[in-house]
Amino acid sequence: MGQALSEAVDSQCAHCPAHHLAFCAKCTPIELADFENLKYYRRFEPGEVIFWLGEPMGFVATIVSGIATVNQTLPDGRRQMVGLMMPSDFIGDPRRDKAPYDAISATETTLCCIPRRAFQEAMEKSPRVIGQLFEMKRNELDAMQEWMLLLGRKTAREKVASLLLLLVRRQLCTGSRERRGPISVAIELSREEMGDYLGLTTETICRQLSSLRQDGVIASNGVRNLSINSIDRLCAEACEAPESA
Amino acid sequence: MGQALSEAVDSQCAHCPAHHLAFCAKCTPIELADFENLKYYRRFEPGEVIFWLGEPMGFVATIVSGIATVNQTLPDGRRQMVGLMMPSDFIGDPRRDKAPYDAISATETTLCCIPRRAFQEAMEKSPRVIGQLFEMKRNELDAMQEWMLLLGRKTAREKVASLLLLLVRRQLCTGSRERRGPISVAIELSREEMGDYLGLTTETICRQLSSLRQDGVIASNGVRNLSINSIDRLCAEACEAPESA
DNA sequence: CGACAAATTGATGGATCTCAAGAAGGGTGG
DNA sequence: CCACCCTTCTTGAGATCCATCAATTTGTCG
Repeated sequence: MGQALSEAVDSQCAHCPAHHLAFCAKCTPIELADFENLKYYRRFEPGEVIFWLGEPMGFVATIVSGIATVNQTLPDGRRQMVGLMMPSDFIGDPRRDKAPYDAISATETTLCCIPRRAFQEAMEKSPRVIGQLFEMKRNELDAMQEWMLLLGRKTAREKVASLLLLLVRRQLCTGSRERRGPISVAIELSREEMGDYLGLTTETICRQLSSLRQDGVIASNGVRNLSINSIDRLCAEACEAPESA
Repeated sequence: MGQALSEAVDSQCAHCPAHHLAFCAKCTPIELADFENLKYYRRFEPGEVIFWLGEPMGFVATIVSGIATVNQTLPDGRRQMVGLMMPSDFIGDPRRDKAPYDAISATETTLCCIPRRAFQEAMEKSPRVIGQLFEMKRNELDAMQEWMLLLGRKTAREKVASLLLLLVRRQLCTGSRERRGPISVAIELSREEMGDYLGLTTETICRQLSSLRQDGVIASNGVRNLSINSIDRLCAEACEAPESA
């Protein structure tokens, strides 16, 4: 309950699981200490809204743990996910005072928040932060290009396989688990969220999952946990190049 | 035919139609002179390839005039446009030695090219260039989010209307023409390119254009030139907010 | 004018959405 | 701990939208 000593607080960023990939990855110790003083943690429940479209955006944030989604909607309610943010990803736009989209916590999520104006000033003084943010935006843009190819040209089955592949790869990166044999994947998105990611309805998601199950590509360990029988097979179904390593 | 004096060359950037929105918009005169010395113009014919996917990328470039498209393809040839680049837009990735996509000239296009390695060095020394590129990437990302909403959730008719609206708006920005009455729009993309932008086939593009024509939303002045009878009507068809100004 | 590419229109089939009902899972209170 | 409820997931039947295949027309460039 008592506030930690500044040395202890300072060490937190270095121990942060998101630090080495986040905007602050290349900061000097001094810059890091500045952010230390500005930052505060916030926790969101599944389904909780982080930003509403058009709402004043008081802070920007790095995801420390959990998953958040960024969504665009049409006036009649049709919704498309346009960002799937994972730990170390950056949410919010330092130069904009109103959120240009909805951001929603998909799982239980912890954010490392920094007041927007303060962040903007700090950012503009630090080429390391700008450089890292630029690099991160570049990666995001690359991912979006593949995502657009998926949305525009892939079939429902290919879309579902692609999303599963994304989730598997993420888990392989994080958990560094054995490649041989069936791989168990925790699906941290609801069927509806999967549909919003892929531009499909929940019913189509279900049907394609059932079909992949019937064809032996995946197996089911409960509704939010699947096993992948063959990654290479899944790659083929997703119309993507097989795993390299 | 003779090479211009360095003063005259130096003045070219300042007179460049793309300058005020391009990466070099905020450069100091000295920085600008550096780029002056590095740059060379290159002209591409309609349909000519600027970069192939995977090809060594020797230069980065700003579009001076014309339109270029950036495309992703699946192994079986299905193609999705993921970038529609207009004058002042930036093509290529300074930090990457191989092109991560195909870039194709859609019209007759003039590029202001700069050798990639030299650009990378210049960029990393100049916060003004990084800042402007960051800003441009941010805008590109915003546009891509709306594009993804279109790809994932809009109907064919809405997609076609949205693309027409994009082209109209672009022309209104550039040409600053009267808002009242029918607006004539030059369509600088083939039906196939429109299909690649929208994730549709050329046949569907044709049918939707015919349908919009029959319903009086647009009229035809030849195959590559349409008039928009009502911008507000077109906005409604595109499922977008009406023109504000 | 003639040849070729691009655009248009028609007919058909298939993929995905919509509407609807039932099953499974998760949480709450008795 | 079990029964109940409510949400989420799953499956089915039918309708709709868009892709495919094919034929014709229009436009462009020698």
